[in-house]
Amino acid sequence: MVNEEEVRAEILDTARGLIQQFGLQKVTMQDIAKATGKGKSSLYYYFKSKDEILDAVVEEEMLEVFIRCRDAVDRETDFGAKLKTYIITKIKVLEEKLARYRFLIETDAHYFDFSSYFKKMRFLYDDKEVVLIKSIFKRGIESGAIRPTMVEEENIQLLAEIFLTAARGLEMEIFIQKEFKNMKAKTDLMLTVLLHGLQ
Amino acid sequence: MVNEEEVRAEILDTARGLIQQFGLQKVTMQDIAKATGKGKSSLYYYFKSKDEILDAVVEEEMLEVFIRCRDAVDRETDFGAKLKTYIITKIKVLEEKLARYRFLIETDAHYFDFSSYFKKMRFLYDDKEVVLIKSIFKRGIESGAIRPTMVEEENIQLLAEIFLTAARGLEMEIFIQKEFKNMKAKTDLMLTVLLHGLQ
DNA sequence: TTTTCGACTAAAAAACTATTTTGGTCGAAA
DNA sequence: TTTCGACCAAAATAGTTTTTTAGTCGAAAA
Repeated sequence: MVNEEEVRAEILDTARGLIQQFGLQKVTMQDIAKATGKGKSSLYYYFKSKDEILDAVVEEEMLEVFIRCRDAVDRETDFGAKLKTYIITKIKVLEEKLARYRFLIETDAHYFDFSSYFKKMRFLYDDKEVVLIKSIFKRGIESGAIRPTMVEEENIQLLAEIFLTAARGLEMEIFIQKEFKNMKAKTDLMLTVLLHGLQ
Repeated sequence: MVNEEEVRAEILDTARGLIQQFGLQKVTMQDIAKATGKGKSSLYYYFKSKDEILDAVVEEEMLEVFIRCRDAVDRETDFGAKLKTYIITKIKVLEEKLARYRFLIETDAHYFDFSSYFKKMRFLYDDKEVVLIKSIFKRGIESGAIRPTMVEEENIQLLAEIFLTAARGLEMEIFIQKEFKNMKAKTDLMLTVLLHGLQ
């Protein structure tokens, strides 16, 4: 009981390292056990299945993306700067992750099973993201960056969703092609239009 | 030479039907030959490989999406209405296609190979789309719907790309989840903000 | 000349079997 | 409370044979 959480974290860290090296489906419970210096059965004391470990690792990665975006946004004070920082930071962090996993995403494409895995993971933090963006917009209204008449209370939810939808369009382009060159200019103009449109 | 194009079109139509029934990878040249009432070898008189047939079928589908969007846009006169119609029509047509191919996208997910196939096909008509949207924006400037100072000539390209990026964010949401309910409201608000932002 | 097709081949897919690996359980031990 | 070896059914893998498939070619229709 002293360090159950620590052991869990250690197992997840080990699993994450192995996954980055060999790929999601290539890592076995034996591998993880050996790498943690434990017996295979011991892993089942902390996790009730292999999938639970794998999902936890992916979830940790998604959480880190969210946390880093939230922290970056918190560091900004200006309304527009917050929105811009959110997009830029998310793209930057996603690119980091992508670089680390790229080879196995390409090779394990079959196993990775986009349509189902993407759906599950991509929207894991969807709600949290909406809440974060909504809070930014609310502050924007208070600070006068948005004309209150432009957006009623009920529309803030929709507005936040739209912002995220457009941002995901950008992220997707990063994901399938990789030209980061236009991204900066696109992001700037997108925000310019948005901010002006809310005035 | 009399009807080479007709025969090609007939083969492609037959292939498309078979693909919709059985899936991309399940259709053989024999199947296509039998369904067209020709010998298998004859197909190679019109197409130099199976891939050429498959690619042509997919390209035809993509072309139809583009054509129907373009025609729908042409039918509108108002600047904002053109943009809205573009998004709505594209989503509607994509949903039609999706319904027709959904079962085989789900079952053949492995073969379908998103990352590569999507990349190739998704952006086949990217340039044409940009040209179309640019022409709408240019007319918008002429008609006064857009303040000319807001968008310089060189920025129209970027603006069109941004519009398409955001629109693809919407399309993607349709693709992975299927709630069409919010889509209408989202599209409306997105266009409201955009149009107001360009004034 | 233009178009069709049967016969053919090399390569790939499928089917089948035997073998090994893997995820997961359980009871005992530390 | 935590660890682990022994164990099992299911799944993955490897290896082999058989079948199917994409594509070629030359001859024969049209």
